[in-house]
Amino acid sequence: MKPPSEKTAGRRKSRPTFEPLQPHEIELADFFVRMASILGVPRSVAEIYALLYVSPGPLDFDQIQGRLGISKGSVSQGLKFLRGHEMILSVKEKGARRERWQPTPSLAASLVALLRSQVLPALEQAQPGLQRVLADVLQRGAQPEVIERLTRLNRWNSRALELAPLLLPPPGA
Amino acid sequence: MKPPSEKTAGRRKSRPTFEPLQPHEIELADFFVRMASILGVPRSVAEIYALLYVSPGPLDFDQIQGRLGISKGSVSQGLKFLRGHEMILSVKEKGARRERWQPTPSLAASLVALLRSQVLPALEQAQPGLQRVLADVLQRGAQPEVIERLTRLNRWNSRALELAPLLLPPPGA
DNA sequence: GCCTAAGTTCAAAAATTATTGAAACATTGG
DNA sequence: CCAATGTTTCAATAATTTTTGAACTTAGGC
Repeated sequence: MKPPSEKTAGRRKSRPTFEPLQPHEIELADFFVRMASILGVPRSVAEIYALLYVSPGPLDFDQIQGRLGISKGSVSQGLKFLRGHEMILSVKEKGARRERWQPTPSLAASLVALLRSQVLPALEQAQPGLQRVLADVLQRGAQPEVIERLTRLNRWNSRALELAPLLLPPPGA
Repeated sequence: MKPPSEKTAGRRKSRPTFEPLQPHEIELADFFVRMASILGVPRSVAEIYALLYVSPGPLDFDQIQGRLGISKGSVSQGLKFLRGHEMILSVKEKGARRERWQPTPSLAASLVALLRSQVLPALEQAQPGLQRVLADVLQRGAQPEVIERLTRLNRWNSRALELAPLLLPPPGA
């Protein structure tokens, strides 16, 4: 609302300066950072998301970099990550050069997608291995206890894989 | 079954040597390590759990250290972590000096406990902050869009906190 | 077709996190 | 109570992950 009273008049080209984060923005960013770190999502990515989340409208690359005070590289990679997980979408107005970003409507959907992308590949990759382990253990006549455990683990894994597709097409909010 | 043909006869006190992990054990460990890393649980901890999981009976400190080939410190910390999250329990036979460890019956329960312990504190800690952010944003007459987002976030947080206790007392298998 | 703004890449530096091992501490059988 | 065994602690080191920034690529406008 009130741009830092600074004459940009006359100098069309100087890159604008950006306000550092406001207290309430920092607070929200902290929350997202904390949650994200549980899933191993890096700080900078969470910060970008948080900033977009509290911002009244879509922000462009430079605004993000400026307000967060992080490097171009980080912004680029962060946006790539968020894009890849469909957590943000771009709103390039026609005739405009730069893209502007805002969070996807449903945070819930975003989270599910994120989880899926982390857990599913691991489950899939594990499937044959787990079966091999079970077979192996059966063959060497292990304790019933161990066989039981591994059987259950296999069942879980299969069931999780069956269930996964149900989470794939989340009805948009 | 066949201890590495090495005369321990005569020297009662030499610490026994331990077999390195077998292929099927490695496979299972890899699986657990992968899954654990999603939640930021360190490799050594996942390896310990995996080893206990495939072992026919409880293992003691030295067996764990020996077979995994990791340091005492790591074993101690790993066991502490697993104990703390009730993922393993000790089966010290009376009259025995050392504790022996085995996985808790329900892996599912263990996972829930683990998640809880990571997520809940974050949610709790965030509660007041989030409310403050919302109030803040309301006061400065933000876009309806933003208000909507933050309101939903608050609702989520509260609901999660309400639901949490239901996961707390899992009837001990 | 050039030129420039916009964005990406990636090797090196910084920051963070995990592991080690030696010393301190704890427990218990004698 | 002592000595020996078993476990924890924690500062130092190693490994891993994240961030940076300068060089490079891409896409528009003219």
